[in-house]
Amino acid sequence: MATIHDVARRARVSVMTVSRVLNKPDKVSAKTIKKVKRVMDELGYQPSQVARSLVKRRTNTIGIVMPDIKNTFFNSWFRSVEKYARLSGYTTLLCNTDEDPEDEMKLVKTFLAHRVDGILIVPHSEESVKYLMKAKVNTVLIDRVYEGIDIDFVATDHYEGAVRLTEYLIGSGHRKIGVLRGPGILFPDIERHRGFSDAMEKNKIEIFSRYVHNCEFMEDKAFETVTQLLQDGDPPTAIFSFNSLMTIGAIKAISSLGLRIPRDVSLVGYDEIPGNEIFTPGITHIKQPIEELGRNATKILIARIENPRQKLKQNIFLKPELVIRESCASVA
Amino acid sequence: MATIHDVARRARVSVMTVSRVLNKPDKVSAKTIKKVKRVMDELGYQPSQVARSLVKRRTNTIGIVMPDIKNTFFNSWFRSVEKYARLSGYTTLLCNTDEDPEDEMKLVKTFLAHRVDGILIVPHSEESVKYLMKAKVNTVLIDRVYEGIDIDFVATDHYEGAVRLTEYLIGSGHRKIGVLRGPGILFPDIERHRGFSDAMEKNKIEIFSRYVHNCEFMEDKAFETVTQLLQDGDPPTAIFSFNSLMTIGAIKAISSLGLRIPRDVSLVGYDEIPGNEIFTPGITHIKQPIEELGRNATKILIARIENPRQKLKQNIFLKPELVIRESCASVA
DNA sequence: TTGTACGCGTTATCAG
DNA sequence: CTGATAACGCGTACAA
Repeated sequence: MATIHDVARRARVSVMTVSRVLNKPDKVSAKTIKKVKRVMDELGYQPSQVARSLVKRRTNTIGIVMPDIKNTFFNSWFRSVEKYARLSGYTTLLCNTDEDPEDEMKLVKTFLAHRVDGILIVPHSEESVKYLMKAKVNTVLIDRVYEGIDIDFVATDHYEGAVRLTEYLIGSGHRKIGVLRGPGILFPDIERHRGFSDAMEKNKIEIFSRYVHNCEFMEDKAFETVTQLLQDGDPPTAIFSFNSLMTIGAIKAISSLGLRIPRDVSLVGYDEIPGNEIFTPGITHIKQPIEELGRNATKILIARIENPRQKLKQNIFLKPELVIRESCASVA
Repeated sequence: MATIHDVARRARVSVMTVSRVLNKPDKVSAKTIKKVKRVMDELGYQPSQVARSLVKRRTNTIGIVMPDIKNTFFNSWFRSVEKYARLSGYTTLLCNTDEDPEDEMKLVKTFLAHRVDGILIVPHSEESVKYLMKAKVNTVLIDRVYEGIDIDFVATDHYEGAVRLTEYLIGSGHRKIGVLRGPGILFPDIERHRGFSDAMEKNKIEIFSRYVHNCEFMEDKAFETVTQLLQDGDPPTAIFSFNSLMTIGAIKAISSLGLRIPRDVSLVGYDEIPGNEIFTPGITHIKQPIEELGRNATKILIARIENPRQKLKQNIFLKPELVIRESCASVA
């Protein structure tokens, strides 16, 4: 690939002039610009970002660490991030962790080695977040945040979403509510559970611990749990799932028992499952403002990259939306 | 961020020794290695890939250009690519084109500016492919390939998939088959249509042009078309959709007319629609070997990067799989 | 086993 | 408006 020297030689100007044509065209005569540009075209010249990065100490790249690109929620989010990043002149490095903390740590280090200007991360382990803070890298946390930590983050208000979904169930007359939750380590899980509990207490409804299960956010665990729950003597009349994978597991379990939603049991959950708009019954769910989540995160990160002295960290909670479909029955 | 000089100074060795600890540890005494490594840890030192890239003329990055990360087919594919790339020590730059040829061209140029070692592209325009060939960049085309062009590619055998799906319909007694296709520009579209036509001819079944429609691979166009088709005097008994978006459009149209699959009309299509495993009826479809598509493409690209003199290009067609579900009825 | 000098492709600085 | 020179952080060749 042609270098700036090739261009300079062929255009019979100095290397500096070529550089200026690219970066400070107003300091170069129109005639020279034209001549140089023609040569650049002839040679298919592209200025080397790597050389440029070395001297400018900026790579114009953003590293993105996420747990699973196959998850609809995350890939939609990435799509919006990539769009805004590109509009601002940044290219995105993307890696999957598959929820593996070791991979996550390695990836973070790889990104630092590539000298990305900033990192957007949907973290799994607190360790990598701490590492990033210590290394003083521009970082924005997404979705899974740690409160009381001095770092930018953008997330949905998981607590409020859970409250609204729970109150919706209660409003439909449900008292016995099964909960499919995670292990209680990640922020969204904790917050959603807190929202559920508070809503139940506020309405003076007893929470039975036998209805609340840790399904690790996984489809097969949810399948087992729901199969159990519904075969027990006193089954819940409604099930609240904390993510879309577990919702799918629940649907499969219900259907394999020969039961129907919402006739035999109601089902609501966090996030929309794929295909929800085509099939019946549509599942009532909490919709997170994904596009906004991406736009805000990118904007905050780029602002910090371009203005590093700004000390105050931004902590943004976006409002979730309750989308009512046909998966919840009224009970007496 | 600490540089190799900082490490050298603090460890009281020369810069070269530090470099060797990283790249040729066998040429350094165990004691020195230990000392240097400790300092690297203390400083959180990560060798600069950008400086390293400049001298090695290799960035250890792969650029990926794809039309839409939200499409299940593409994001599953990316997931597999990223995995294999990472295992081989490469980091991925990912950008979305949203099927915009101008964006695609810009992205390709951006990647070249970043001096990626190679490019994986699901191309929309032939222009960007030609540009890459002229620039002699290591490139592997995915899914949408141009035959008779001297470049590596990996794709599914679209022709055979269409033949099998069509023969399956014919075997179930269908004669009047509606086809939702694209504009006839992209390779998969052309090949699938050729497969459909050949299968019909081979079985001596007349193809009615009023049953074959260009829906631009878009959901809403498919919706309109299917609505029309089924309201006409002599509607098809089965519909063959060329991608999952159009399949979704067809499902919505059928359901909005109050009809049922497969009782009133059969529906089959290329690629699995999201949620297909949970809902009834499952749609009979052609499944592409996505994981293999990613693994092969990545392997070929990396082989070419690491062994550029290999002249012969690899053109790989993978076999698709027919997945039979419940969306196709037998007719007399 | 360890160190010195140079170059990778670009921009900043200073001089003309 | 244009050009010469140094520097960015690292690896290679050669020397010690």
